[in-house]
Amino acid sequence: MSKPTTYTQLVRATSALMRRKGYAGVGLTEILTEAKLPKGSLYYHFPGGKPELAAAATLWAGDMVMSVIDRCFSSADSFADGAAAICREVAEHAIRQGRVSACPVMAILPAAIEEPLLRDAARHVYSEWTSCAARHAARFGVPDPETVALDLHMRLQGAWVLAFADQSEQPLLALARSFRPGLTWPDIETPADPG
Amino acid sequence: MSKPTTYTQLVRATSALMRRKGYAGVGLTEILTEAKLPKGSLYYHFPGGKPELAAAATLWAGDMVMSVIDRCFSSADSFADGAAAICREVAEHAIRQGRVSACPVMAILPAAIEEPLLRDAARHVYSEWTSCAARHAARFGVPDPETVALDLHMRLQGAWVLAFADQSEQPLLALARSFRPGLTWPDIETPADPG
DNA sequence: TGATCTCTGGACTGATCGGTCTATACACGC
DNA sequence: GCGTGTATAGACCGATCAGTCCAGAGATCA
Repeated sequence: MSKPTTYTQLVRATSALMRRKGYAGVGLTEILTEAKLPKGSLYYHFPGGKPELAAAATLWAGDMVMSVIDRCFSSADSFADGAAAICREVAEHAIRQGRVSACPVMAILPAAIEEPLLRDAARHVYSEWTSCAARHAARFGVPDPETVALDLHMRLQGAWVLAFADQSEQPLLALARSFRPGLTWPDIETPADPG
Repeated sequence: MSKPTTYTQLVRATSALMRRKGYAGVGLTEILTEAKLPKGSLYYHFPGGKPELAAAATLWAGDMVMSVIDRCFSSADSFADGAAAICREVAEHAIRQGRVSACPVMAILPAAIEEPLLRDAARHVYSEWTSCAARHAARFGVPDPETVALDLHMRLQGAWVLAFADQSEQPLLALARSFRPGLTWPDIETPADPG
């Protein structure tokens, strides 16, 4: 394990803190204390200040989650299997950390409404997650893969919010259980449209 | 329409602002400007300061949503029908407002982790929503009403987050469409347990 | 050895934060 | 009138905020 660069250190500390306290709930001083770095380093690597730093942290953490999604689906036997694995991985990560941190995108959402840099980062990460899930859904032969991927995204997001609120991994595990293998969301599979 | 009391005015302004910018993203000055009230009034009605005010706002807004849930289910023909109506109501409210505000509980979640008053408010509101949905699920004869209610809560929460992120009511309407009448979540209805 | 560039270290600033305090406006009973 | 309780009004406070600035450490050239 080589010593992480200043840039990486800043991004990691920012992501970790903001996922606990939100964008506005974390001060730069707190981030710099956590990262054991002075203010000069921050504004050297992120001339755009807090918004730029938060955007980088969101993209970085979003990528981590994305790789979890991809890996879970890649080693799954079915789409439902992969979906359940994702929920369990998020839950297990929370258990390892000893706390449930928020979804990295959700953590910066209120600030993202007004800050273009953050808004773009949030949209980019969300669309990557959904399109990755849709790609795997198509690979598994799931009908209407985009709709199913979006539904998975909604459920995971909701379970993550409830888990964060309760500081318990149970909602995530409950969601994982609801994706029983072999099932492919019969309630979304579009039947002959009555319209 | 009688003139709202100072207390109500404060709670309303706080809820509206925090649902847009989050707990830490809103200053007391901003709330007081919006409510056209001086600081003295705030600390007279809420000696506990910002946390107490935010908790009151969360409970107040949570009650509004709760009444929407109850009303939608009460006038629905099936549980799926009621669930879809809830999603549409939230979406329509956003359209009327011209913006998508966050779920009132989600807006204060990061602060709720550290502030007992807010944590209690968040848990109370969430458990009321879920138990209300479960009550109606049982009334409609849905099997395993608690699980189904929790699943609805997760989906709604997730759709709300995505709608907030995109500032578009589409995710909520897409969720509403997925609750087609007559369907009762066949993927959650517990079959003969294999264990 | 000295010039140059990258990056760190941290003092400093004005603005804003949540919160406290006192003065007073107003309605009521006497 | 006077006293009292309720609520408004806003000046004021120390702490903290994001952001600026520059001195200088350290590596890499000549």
